Amino acid sequence: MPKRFNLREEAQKAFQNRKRKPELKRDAVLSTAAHLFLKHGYRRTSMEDIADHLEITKPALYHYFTSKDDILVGCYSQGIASILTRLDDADKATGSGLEKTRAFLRVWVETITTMEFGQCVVSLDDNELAPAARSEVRRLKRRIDRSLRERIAEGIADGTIKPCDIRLVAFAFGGAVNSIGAWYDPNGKLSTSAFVKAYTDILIDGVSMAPAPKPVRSSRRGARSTKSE
Amino acid sequence: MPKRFNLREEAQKAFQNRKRKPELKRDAVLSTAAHLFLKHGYRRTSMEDIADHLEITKPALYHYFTSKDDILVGCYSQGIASILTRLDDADKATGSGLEKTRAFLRVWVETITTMEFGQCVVSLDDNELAPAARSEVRRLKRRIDRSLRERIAEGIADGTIKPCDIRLVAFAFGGAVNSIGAWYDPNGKLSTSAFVKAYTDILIDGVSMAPAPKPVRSSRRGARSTKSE
Amino acid sequence: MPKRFNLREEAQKAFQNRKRKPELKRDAVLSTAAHLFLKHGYRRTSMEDIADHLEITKPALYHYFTSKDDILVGCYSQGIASILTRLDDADKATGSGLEKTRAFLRVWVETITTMEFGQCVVSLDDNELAPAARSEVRRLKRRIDRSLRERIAEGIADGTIKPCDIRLVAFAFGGAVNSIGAWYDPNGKLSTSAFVKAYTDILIDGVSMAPAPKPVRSSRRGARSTKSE
Amino acid sequence: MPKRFNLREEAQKAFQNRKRKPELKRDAVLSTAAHLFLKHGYRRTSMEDIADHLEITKPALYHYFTSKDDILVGCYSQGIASILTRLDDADKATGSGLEKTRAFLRVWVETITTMEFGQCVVSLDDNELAPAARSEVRRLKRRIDRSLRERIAEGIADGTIKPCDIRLVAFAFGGAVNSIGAWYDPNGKLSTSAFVKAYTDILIDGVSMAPAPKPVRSSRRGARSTKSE
DNA sequence: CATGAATGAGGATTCATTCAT
DNA sequence: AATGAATGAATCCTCATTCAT
Repeated sequence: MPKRFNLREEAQKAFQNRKRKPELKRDAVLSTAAHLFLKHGYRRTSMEDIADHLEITKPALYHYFTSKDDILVGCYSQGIASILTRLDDADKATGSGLEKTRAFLRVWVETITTMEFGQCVVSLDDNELAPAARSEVRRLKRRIDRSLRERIAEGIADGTIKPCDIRLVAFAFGGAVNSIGAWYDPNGKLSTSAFVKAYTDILIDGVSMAPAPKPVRSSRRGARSTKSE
Repeated sequence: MPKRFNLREEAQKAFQNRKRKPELKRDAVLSTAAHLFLKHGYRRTSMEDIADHLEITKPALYHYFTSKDDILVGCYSQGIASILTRLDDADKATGSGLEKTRAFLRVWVETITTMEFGQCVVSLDDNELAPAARSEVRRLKRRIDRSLRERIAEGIADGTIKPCDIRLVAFAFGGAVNSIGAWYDPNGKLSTSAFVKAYTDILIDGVSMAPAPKPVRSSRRGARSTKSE
Repeated sequence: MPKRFNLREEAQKAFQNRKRKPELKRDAVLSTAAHLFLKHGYRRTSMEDIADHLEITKPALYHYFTSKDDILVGCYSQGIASILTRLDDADKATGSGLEKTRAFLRVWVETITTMEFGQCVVSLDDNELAPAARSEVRRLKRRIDRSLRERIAEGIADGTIKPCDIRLVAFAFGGAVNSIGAWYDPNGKLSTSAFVKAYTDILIDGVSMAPAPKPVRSSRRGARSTKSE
Repeated sequence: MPKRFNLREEAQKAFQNRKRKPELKRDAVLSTAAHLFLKHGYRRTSMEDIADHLEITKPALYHYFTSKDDILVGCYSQGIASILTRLDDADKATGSGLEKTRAFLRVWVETITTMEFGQCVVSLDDNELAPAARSEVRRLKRRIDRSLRERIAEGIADGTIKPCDIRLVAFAFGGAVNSIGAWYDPNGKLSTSAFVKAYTDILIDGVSMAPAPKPVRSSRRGARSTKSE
């Protein structure tokens, strides 16, 4: 098991001593749930599964969360918060829009390959959630997307990124990044850092050997051409 | 509702006459199911939902499919068959490995933006399936992936594609393409064909204005660095 | 497969020629059903199973029988008729009550080991049937039981059978005979006729080497001591 | 209703208090189920029937048993355990093989006429069970059969039982005993103990007044002549 | 007659959630 | 605070039986 999972190993311990802070137990529930949700899917993970893994009882979960949806929202929040925090750090490195975008992707990919909460954000289907919870999650998600688009726009403005449909690019990057959870094995031969770089560069630079014949000239107002979400 | 969905409107008609080509009814079930699966997810779509949409009763579905899994497998098969068929056509256009890869992506993106069955292949989680059905589906899916990798390899060999970790590229492309279903709106301003071209070119050529500073130099034996599946 | 089953093989043929007599088809249904009922139980045999084995369609069965219950009653009737017929023959052999009883058992055991319909009578649970059908079947069954009891009574009267509770003896014999279907293998080493004799003698003569120390002295009015059925 | 069933009347009480020995409730489920299984058959008894009789809801049953099969296996186990326990006691009475066999039958008959669980063992069709549960049950059943055969063999060896095909005798006895559940009425005129003695003696000593003309001389290797199970 | 299609009435099982203690 | 017990609402699937053609 990769070491990024040992949060979960600690999770059980949090419940073994009743004196521990409730905050810790909340986290324990969250990281256990995140792990199971990723492994088996939200629907197929029952409250009982989560409770069993923590060696507590089902109703105990309801002390910390009001519902299963609430737990999922918790996972999303944690993941998005992590990404956003790291992103702030990355931004201090001033540079061209292209370099900022590259840095953004790197942080994003890194978070996902490193943290289960990060993966939750990209792998879990928020359609599972009740409407209220769903829009809360989407609001959070949009912050990442907006952040990415701003950097791309900056790159286009300063001439380091080709003129292109920002939304399409953001979606393409998002899709490629989000898929990582489905196949990436942190114990593979490629080191995490090498993987992060390679994957980022593929997206930013493409695979074509020659410079692209012509710059992409799609409508600049592509925004309307895709769903609002 | 987008016009590409009006197949489904026809679906109900297929059941209005008791005597009617069973093949037609089977297809009607399949396209209705595909639509609902995509909209609400496989688990959250009940057999009753499907039956209600077709204005038939639940057990009637079991005339055409042995189980819910069987219906999902049917959707996958249809989608994969479509993609593979179109891919064959695209291949006749001989060209460099790069151009073949580009053509491949175009066909792939096009299928997904055009057919709900195509979207099923990329959006539906085959983890929902029983083991037997799951491996059947994975076998089919692998054919697409293999096909893509062969073209990339060809491009690397003929020097039109940068030396790179083929698996990573295939995954990045796959992820970006698969995500389309989640946000693409066929009624958006951008025409389908414009979208297909733009999206494909982003992936192939990247967004960086300058030629990449250095070619991607990841380990050439990257295969082991990612999960086998 | 034992040869006593080849009636069933013929069953399918009966339906291959539409010109054949409907009576033959009825029989074909009956013997196929008997076979399946014995093999899997009445409840677990579906009308579809029967139809499939005969290579006809389900509704066709309803041409010959009004319901599944009706088929089961048919099986019972055939079996009971066979037993009763053979019993009449056996009775012509005049003899003591003991010998008549022994002959009766022999015929009974023989019928059961030889005919699937015979086995139906003893192995199938008439509780499965709707009330009307059930009492019809029970009426038929009682005729066998009555026949056996008469012979035992005759033996007691003529001093060849110990004074005993006739009902208990009849039930003991019935139980032992009825169980045959559950374990007897017509292809076993013991020939059918040897088996019939051995089994009958065990019941009639017991297994004790010495003559029983004292005659059985149960209440002579034991009849009332057991359920009426 | 016969008084041997009033365990069941107590069954409902077991569920009247939320806090109560779970063992008690498990037993309540089991005895209620046993009763219904015997009365209507396994298949025709629904989980809802059982729940209704206990005045609880269907899913509550799943607290105590994982499945309907599990309940049936529970009934079998209880019955077989009872028989085996009583058998051990009976065996302490040393004696000839014949007397041991007689004692065995007495205990067996007694258990069946006294306990519904005993009847389950003999009356319920284990073909209803899933393969795993079925072989578990059969393993248990075989222990009783083996026990009986050992005693018969002992009797043959010490000359108190006629040389005979042990398997046939065991089957005949088993069949006769198993049938008891189908017709015995514990409230009949005959007392249980009188019934037990009378029934046992019929089987052991036969009904023939005269000593049997010739000892049964079936093939001594009759084992092969019947199915293995 | 025969048949493919359709259905109504269950039945086992799962699970998020809430009580009673 | 924590738990064992209980529940209601689904959900998939089966099957005897009946139509429409």
